[in-house]
Amino acid sequence: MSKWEKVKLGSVGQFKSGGTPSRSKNEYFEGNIPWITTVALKKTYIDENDAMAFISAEAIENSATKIIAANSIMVGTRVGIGKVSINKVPMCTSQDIISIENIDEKQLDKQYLVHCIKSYNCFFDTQKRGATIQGISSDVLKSIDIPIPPLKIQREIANTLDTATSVLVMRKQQLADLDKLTQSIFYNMFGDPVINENRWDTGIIKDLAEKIQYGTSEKASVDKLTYPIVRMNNITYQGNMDFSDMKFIDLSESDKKKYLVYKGDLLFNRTNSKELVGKTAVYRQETPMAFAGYLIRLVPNEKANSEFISAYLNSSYGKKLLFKMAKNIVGMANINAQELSNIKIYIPPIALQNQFATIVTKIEEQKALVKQAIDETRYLFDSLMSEYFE
DNA sequence: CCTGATGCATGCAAGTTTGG
DNA sequence: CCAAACTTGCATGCATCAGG
Repeated sequence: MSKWEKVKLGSVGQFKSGGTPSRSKNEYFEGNIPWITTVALKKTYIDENDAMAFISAEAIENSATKIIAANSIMVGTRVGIGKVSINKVPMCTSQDIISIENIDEKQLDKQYLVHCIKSYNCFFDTQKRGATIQGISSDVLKSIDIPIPPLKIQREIANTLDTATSVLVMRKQQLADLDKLTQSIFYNMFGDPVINENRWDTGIIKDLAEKIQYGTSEKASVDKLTYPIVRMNNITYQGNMDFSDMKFIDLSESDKKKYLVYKGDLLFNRTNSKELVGKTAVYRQETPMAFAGYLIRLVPNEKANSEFISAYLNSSYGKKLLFKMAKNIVGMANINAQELSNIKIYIPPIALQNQFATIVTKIEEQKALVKQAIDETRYLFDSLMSEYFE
């Protein structure tokens, strides 16, 4: 699309930076002017509902922040580099956002411009500077080229990319719905853990376990050694596993027995911040991996299926229970193996648990399909971006 | 071997200085 | 004088260690 005339972003409007009023003055944050940080820049259009705080006129007088007129382009330049939104109402921003006011709508469609700026994210990534917190300078932002096709074509491009984006959002929603489905099937099959209306036998987690053991405290390495090692960040709060960031470890013959986790085992995060202690997930991979010392591995006995225990601990009841149990020491919280073993649980017949596990497996298959669709949509989106802007 | 403590890295926000 | 750059300090999450 290089056939179109290009202008520098710096020339399309007036650039303004933001600021953060001092937090030590409470009265600065008792006003009615919306104020945002880059966290709010997560969708194309934002308004007062996305405000992180409401500040007073006095705060504007006494800090670097300033009012940005409605319908300006807001770009994240430090934390959250390259996030772009349009503000529907006048608002103020932190110093990590640069805003562009007074864009000529007869020349440039704003939604088009949002996508166009976003297409420079890889470039921004190469331009960021700073030791601990990286950011790009306003000069970098002003320097990027904006192709200017006729307005009609700009709108077409924006619409196509918006559609792709909304498909992506929809698919992500599907994924979230599938997660909820597991929980609601759990409730339907087994009933409320508090009431136990089905009068299942009750017991403690220990009754359902053949083995409960800690993982290795061996230092993990980024080099590709024999075994990938599951660490606490590989278990999500929702009760799934995420293997996108792995480290590796070697295991001696004797350690393999102790420190390998197999398909169908349950993993439990015993140490973390208070909110995250007790993250639980079923290990569903065919090939075994090692697991770290702040995780506990539970091998179910003939009375239980891990999928059932996991869904129990991941239910809102289970989450509350674990949160209450976690012992808070300086910064970190703990639930040790003993305490995990003694958690009360109802024990439905194993046949029913297995039936539940089968359904969970089906749902997981669906999730895998949706994830694949998400990857494909993302690929489509990226190729559209490069077609339009490169 | 089990467990809690501790140290380290990173993220985040605000204060302070610099330079056009 | 203002915006940008640099500096500092605190919070959180993560990883490892050492004593019982």
